[in-house]
Amino acid sequence: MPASSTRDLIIEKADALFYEGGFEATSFADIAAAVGISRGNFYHHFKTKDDILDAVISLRMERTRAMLDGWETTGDGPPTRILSFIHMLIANRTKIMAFGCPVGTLCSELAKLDHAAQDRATAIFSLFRDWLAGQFRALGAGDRADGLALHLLAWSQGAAVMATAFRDEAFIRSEVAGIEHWLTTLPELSKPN
Amino acid sequence: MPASSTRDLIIEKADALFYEGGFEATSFADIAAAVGISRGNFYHHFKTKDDILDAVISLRMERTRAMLDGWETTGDGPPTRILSFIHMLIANRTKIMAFGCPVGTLCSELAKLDHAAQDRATAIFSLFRDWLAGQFRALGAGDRADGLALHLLAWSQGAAVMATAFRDEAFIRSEVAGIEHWLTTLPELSKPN
DNA sequence: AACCATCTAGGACAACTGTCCTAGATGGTC
DNA sequence: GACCATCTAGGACAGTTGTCCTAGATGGTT
Repeated sequence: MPASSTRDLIIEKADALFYEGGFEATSFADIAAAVGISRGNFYHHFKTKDDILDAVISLRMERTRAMLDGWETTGDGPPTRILSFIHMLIANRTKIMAFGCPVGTLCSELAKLDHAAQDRATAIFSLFRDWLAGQFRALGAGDRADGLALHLLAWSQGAAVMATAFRDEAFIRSEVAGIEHWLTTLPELSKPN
Repeated sequence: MPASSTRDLIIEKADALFYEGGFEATSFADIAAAVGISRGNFYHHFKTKDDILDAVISLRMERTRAMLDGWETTGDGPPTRILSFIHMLIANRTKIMAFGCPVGTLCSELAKLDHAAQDRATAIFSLFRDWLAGQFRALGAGDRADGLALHLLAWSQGAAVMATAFRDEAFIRSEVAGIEHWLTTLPELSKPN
């Protein structure tokens, strides 16, 4: 194990706790207990709670980038890649119904807290936004690409919020089906795969 | 002024603070300071913080009901009524960009806190959901009415989340335009007004 | 004037918050 | 074996949290 394994573990556990319980509601003590270290030891790795948040956001960005890169390097074309994005809703449905979307809920919470890390959280959204726009552009959407990306992002966010509120798995599936149908109606996507 | 005016003022200020800062992050002291009373006096009106949340949710439900009733009793038909709902996004755009949708963000926060009032918060969504379904049903949507209502609700929630994250007013307007166009494509809504 | 429910301020309370310090354990390098 | 940076535990710190108590002010009813 590398020297920073404890540090990595803290970030890992904090990531989960921030997602499942919220940033504000998660205390230093909660994270320390989850990791199994003392609160004092904590301070050696992170000076402030905001430092942990920064590290968690960085981790999420890395992972998001890796996931998007992974979708990029398959043999599939843009339409299938876009479907990979959408199907996250189904793959993560249980957690989404319990805690919402990790990105959307974090952005909303930080907005209310008027937190300095707001923009860094939004940058995770930008990762998806730019990637999706790239896919639409590859399909010849031109200037409409970014708008389509933003719309698709919003659609999935709406599905996540409502699925959380109503704990409705069937709704997630029907929204995913709706998105899939919407994709086929786009002039850019009239050709298969 | 009625005897309960202090109590009402507490609920009023708590409503705003819960919206703008979140439930968890708003303290008794914050509310007391906003109202201009001592923390001790507070206890006379509400025993626990959850009691205040309950009262705030009740207030929001009353106001939502009143708003929906107001739209119902105009001379307009269901299509125009549905537009009234959608145009809330534009009317409240400044607050939405800063704090998100009051209903959606509360439901998301309470879900993470695993709070007992989750269902009561979701009930506000149900108010909109049932009302919208009623409008679609009046247009002859039949069994599809509830699904259309849920979809419209999700769409507006997605628009709110993204508008908050990116502080993008133009995006709100383009999503509203998208919704308006979507409405005209529904077979039930092919006739004007 | 006596009484009473209602309201108010101020502060007590233990528990917890994020932050920080100190003393010691650990393990690799000379 | 001596040394040193890295890591760890435990606890101190002041401030805040939600909750609760007490004593007094208020204002209407007998």
